[in-house]
Amino acid sequence: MGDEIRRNMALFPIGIVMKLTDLSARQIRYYEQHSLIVPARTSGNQRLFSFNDVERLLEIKALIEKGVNIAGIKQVMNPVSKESEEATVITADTEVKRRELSDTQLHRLLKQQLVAGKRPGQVSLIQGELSRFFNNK
DNA sequence: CTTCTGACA
DNA sequence: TGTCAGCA
Repeated sequence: MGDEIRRNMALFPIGIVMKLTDLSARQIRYYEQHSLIVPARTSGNQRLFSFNDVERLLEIKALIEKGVNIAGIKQVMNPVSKESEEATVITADTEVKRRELSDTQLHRLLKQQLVAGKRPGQVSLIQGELSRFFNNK
């Protein structure tokens, strides 16, 4: 179970998550207000999302598209566990590493996330964003 | 330039 | 939900 840390490791800002999930910043923040997600914060109060957060957002999006409202989603989805909530807390140390994690390490992480058992349908959603990491620098 | 919070023609 | 303001 040492894979959990990677999924709960917060590394992307809301801008990336918007592209990843096709949700507006407004929606993402709104869902956070309703505790559907609990992204970590940087020292500058900026939100930092983990793979788990993105996955939750995709689930939320799927439910929204099915016509489910916030109240309904809260019932269907289990609340954020304390473990992942604690795990996503950003420390000054991990925050620095996030910036040094741009290239090879990030590529490996993303690759691992993709191959680490996931439905082929959902993977395609982040495919476009992945190309950004592989082409960009 | 990007993100954050609050507010509503 | 969108969108704009005024900060950081």
